[in-house]
Amino acid sequence: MDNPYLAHHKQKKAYGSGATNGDATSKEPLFGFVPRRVKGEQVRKALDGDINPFTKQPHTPQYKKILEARKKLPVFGQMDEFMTMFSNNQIIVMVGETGSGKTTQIPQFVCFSDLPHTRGKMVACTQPRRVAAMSVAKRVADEMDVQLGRQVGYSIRFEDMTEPGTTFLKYMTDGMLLREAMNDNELSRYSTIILDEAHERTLSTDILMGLLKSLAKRRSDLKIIVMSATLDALKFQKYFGITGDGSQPAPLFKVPGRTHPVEVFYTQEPEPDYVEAAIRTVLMIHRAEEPGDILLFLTGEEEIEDACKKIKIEADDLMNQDPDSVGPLVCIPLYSSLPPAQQQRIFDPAPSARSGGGPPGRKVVVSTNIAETSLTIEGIVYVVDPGFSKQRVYNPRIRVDSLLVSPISKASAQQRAGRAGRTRPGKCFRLYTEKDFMKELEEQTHPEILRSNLANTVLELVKLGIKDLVRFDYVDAPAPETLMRALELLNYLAALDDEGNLTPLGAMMAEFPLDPQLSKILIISPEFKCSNEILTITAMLSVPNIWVRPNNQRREADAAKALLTVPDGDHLTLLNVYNNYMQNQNDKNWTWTNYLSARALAQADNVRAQLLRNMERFEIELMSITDPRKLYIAVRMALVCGFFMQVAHKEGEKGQYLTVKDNQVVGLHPSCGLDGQPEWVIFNEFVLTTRPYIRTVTEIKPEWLLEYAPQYYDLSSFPEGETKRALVRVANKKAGKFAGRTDDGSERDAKRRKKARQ
DNA sequence: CAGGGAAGG
Repeated sequence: MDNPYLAHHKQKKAYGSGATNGDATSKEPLFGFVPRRVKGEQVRKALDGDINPFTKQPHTPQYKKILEARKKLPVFGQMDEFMTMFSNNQIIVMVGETGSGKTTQIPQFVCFSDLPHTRGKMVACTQPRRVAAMSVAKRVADEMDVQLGRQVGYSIRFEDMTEPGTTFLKYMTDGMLLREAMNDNELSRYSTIILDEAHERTLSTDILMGLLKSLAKRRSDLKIIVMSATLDALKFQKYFGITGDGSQPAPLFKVPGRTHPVEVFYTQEPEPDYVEAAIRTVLMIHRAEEPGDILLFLTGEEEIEDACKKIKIEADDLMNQDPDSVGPLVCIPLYSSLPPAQQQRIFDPAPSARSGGGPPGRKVVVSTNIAETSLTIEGIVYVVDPGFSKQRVYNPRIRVDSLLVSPISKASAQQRAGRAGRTRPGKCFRLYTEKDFMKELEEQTHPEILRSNLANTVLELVKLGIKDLVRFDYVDAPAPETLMRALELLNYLAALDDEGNLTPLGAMMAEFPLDPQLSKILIISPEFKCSNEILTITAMLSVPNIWVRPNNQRREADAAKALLTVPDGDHLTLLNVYNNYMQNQNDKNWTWTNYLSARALAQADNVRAQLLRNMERFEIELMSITDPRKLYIAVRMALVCGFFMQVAHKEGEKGQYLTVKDNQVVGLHPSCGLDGQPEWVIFNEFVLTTRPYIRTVTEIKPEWLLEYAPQYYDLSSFPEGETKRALVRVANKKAGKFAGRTDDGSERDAKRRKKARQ
């Protein structure tokens, strides 16, 4: 017997075997179930019974109705195969295409086999997105005929919809499971963990795969199911195989999907202007194809709004020229920063025909990648795919994150095409040649772990007890330089000591749902007596852009922003906006009249409350200073304690800045509200758009750098240049003030450093 | 002088 879990349980009594009543199955539907040796036949019998096996209550009438629908799902027909494979293996890779029912059914099958409720354990199923975790949990609670939040629940940031001791099937975001792992490295609450949508390769899922692979060796009682799309299955099978070299891959459980066929068309020649080609294709479909809605993928907000306008104009022209054969068309933009009410418009029905017998109307949704995985629009029959999306790229050498319009992968193109076949057979128009599809497109989109700044992830890994980050068994290992950059930052922030061990400060930082620079300033902020303000600023920096700037009201929006701007720095402006927002909470129009995003501000308030709870847990005092001038200085000093590596120094008079040490030439972002061009600034972000910019910028004093980050600003090892000369002048001036003293202040610095690390 | 793909804690 390979699996010690099975060996262990072989002797175990079957569930309910102590019952004396021979007719036990009617009252005890799980009678005779041996954990993890349960057969499909037993499950089907229990499902068809009148008593809910998990609550012992009689089934409600709608239960049977839902059950009949479940029986038609492809995965249901393979229950026996699944139950056997689950019994015989610790790790399974599963592929199930759209419509197979894997996300709702597999976790239920596992519950029948694991019987987690009898063993004080849970079955977890992770999702990359919150909405998915919530909606699937609701669906499964209905299917199992239980109340959501009791036997079946979900756990996402800001909402734990579970009942300890009762919940045994928990849907959750991958990020939440990772958080749990930080405090319980063995994930001992779970008997089985299912990673769903693993092919999306989110940062959290990737880290979880590494953790679970090694955890499986320590916890022979833990079972793991990795669910993915077909293309990635072999990679995961090899990764989770017993030998590691792929010679004994993990077993594969495969279920066909249930979608309609999609016919794919390519262009004969490459299209030089994909936006123009996309508009042309949409109009061609509108003119010549059968009724049915269109989904067009573009890369960003501006491109989408622009395309919508052009399509609308041209479609109206077509209709006016030829009202007998061309119907009305509505064009609906879709991207994440749209207010929810506007996002809802994608579900509106297509416009009706203009006249009784006239041609029917058509709906065109012009969307970013959000419609590729996160949002599903029913009724789409035509997909137009120009083959591009914006993708995050991280350059560890210069520590810059940027968004680049890049060709999508084959997997992504396939996913896009599939969006046309959800309700009936569809067509996908790819605006590139078949040859380019075959030869130029990558198989898979590069996983996030290869494209991101890993500062936060590395801190999490260290907190998870991973000692050797370079040799951690990643599915795809990040560039060593990216890891080094992250370790370096964490060491300078005093989250890790020189040996790479977690410091008490680092352990606390890891508990905050923030980037390390932000958790650092939040934790040390009481030293500057301004933790109340730093709390607000960290929350504001954790949410999407709060500024609304409609194309036709730019001047008005800029004027409104100017009224809220604090000239000392954008961080203080954020603080000011939040405070004003809170003071005007009774005025429902306040955000609107001030060109601010009500959604982002509400989010900031929510994040702030969560961070405050964390602060209370660690007894970090909430403090403030009444004198606004002193307060602003204190806030800027505290900011330096986290952002001393994100400093730029003005060079010359042309408004050019050089980033410290990396010597990148950058400009202040046009959104920056600073009064003039101060010599020294910290910045929150370095963005590469038309030019390199620094965004969310605050003026600082160079003395603060020497004082609060002496390790980083050790002038003896500082790269030569104008920045260093300026710092030396500051250091000399500072030393001059203490003329007559024998020491150079280093002892004082050491004390302060020690204090800052606490 | 000019601008944020999607997602997570």
